[in-house]
Amino acid sequence: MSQKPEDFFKNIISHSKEYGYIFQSSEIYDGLSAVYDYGQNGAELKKNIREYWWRAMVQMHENIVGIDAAIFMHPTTWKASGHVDAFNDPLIDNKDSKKRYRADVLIEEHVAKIEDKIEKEVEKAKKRFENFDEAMFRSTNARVVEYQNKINDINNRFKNAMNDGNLAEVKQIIVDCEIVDPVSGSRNWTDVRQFNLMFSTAMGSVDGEGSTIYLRPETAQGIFVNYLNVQKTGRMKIPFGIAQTGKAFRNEIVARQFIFRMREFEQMEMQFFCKPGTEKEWYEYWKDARLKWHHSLGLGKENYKFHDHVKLAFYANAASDIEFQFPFGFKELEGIHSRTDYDLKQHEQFSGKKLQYFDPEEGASYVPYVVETSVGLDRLFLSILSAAFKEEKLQDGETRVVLSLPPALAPIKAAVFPLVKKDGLPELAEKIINQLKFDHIVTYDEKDAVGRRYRRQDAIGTPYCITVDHQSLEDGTVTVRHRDTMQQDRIKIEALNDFLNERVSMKSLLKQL
RNA sequence: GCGGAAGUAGCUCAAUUGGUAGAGCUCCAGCCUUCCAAGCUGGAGGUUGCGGGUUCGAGACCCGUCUUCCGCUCCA
Repeated sequence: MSQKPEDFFKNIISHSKEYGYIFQSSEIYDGLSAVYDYGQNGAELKKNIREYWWRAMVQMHENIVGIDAAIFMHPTTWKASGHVDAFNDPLIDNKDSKKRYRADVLIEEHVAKIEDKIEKEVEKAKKRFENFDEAMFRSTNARVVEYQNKINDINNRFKNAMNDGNLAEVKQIIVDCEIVDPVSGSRNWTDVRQFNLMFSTAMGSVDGEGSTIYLRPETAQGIFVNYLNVQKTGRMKIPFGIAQTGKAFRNEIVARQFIFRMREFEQMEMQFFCKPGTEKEWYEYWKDARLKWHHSLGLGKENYKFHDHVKLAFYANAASDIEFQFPFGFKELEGIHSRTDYDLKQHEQFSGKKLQYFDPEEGASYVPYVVETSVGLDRLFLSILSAAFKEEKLQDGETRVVLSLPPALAPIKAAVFPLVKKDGLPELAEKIINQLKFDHIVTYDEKDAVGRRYRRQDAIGTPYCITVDHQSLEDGTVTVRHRDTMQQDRIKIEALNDFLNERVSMKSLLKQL
């Protein structure tokens, strides 16, 4: 990576488009911001990544099962999870400083300032009088009462404005309070706008009250609401896990950096239910297991690191991210969170259903604690693509662009070429295709010089190219050319399936875990 | 969302001060047959992102809009 990181990233983006990995959504209509489509090769790579994750989690763990919960969920789900209230912020910009603020925070800070003034009055009075009756002072002192009235007035107005969804009134409060931007010191504000994290739509053919449905902003809640169904029907014993992959939707304020932050994205999550008090052990176990999984891809251990959260979300008692060195720096790839019993307790409360587990060893019931692993499939895709993308300078001065994808994840496992388009070589190549296609996705190419065809496959990331030449007709062998080394082996045609199976299967990856 | 920059063929880019939209590569058909891309012949492909405006005339100037990039801002 001798060039500037931005250029490197740009090259990856244009390479992705040129070779059928990623297209911008609705491109012929000028595109849709922060939404991307996966092309013929991207869909394969993505599917393979998903499959490797699924096998590592579900197939390799007897106590983990997978589900596929719907994207639509009962609206109360999102009240219980906290998404409805916690991600509904009124935002305002200062036109001079270009800074954005949460309008409610600005007003709260203003109120806090007035409260400080009251406290100062109280402190002063305390020093002045011997037998100081603080409660009396607060309720009678003219200045304090005036301040307090102001606070009550502001709070009432704000409460009403938010309840009515009256954003103009929220702005008016900021104007009336003469709140200034702490950076620019100006009162030059934009209108207040509502920020909603969740996309909403209407269920049923008739619009109206109560029919608002959200597109899920995370897959986790589909697991939590099904936890008891799975536990009972699968006769699962704690500790056990439920895995799920699927689309999630978030209205990000700023969605950028290609597929790193999209409005529609795919998560791969596993919620691990364990006995209260054991959650830290499992948290450490999963941190370790997940890092190992990433390392097994062979993209360089130095590209991964943990970032432990210091400031924890209200529901968590431990949290860490696995970060990857993207072309634009170390960024979050996967989160491992110890979520306590927060989610299940919330759903108990909102649904009125008991979500407890009877532990025969304890002889008692409890709400399990949860350790979550949550990885972004699209981010994982980008991490693999950016680590695999290489612009090589060869010894003879030529350059080549190669995607050194892990063979098990590569969209196309092998390409078959006739060295020349005559003498029966194409026919033999077709026969080989027909022999291999039952095991793997393979492709055929007879156009242009063979070296050129090798380069084309390098750019797609195909790990093996099989070339049929005149010797093949005589002794039934072909050359197999390796993508990364460009070395060739001569192999019997009958041995090709075994050769490929051994090298492109996920088994070798799974064995490293 | 704010500020800055950009948008011309699938890709990379041209097009004097406003005066007929071009090239290379790619792609397709054919020729050639050579194990590490760019031989030969022919061909396809553009309402210059979109919509208005100024002008005799706009790829170029003005306004709006969409998208992308960079920097802010936000992110359980």
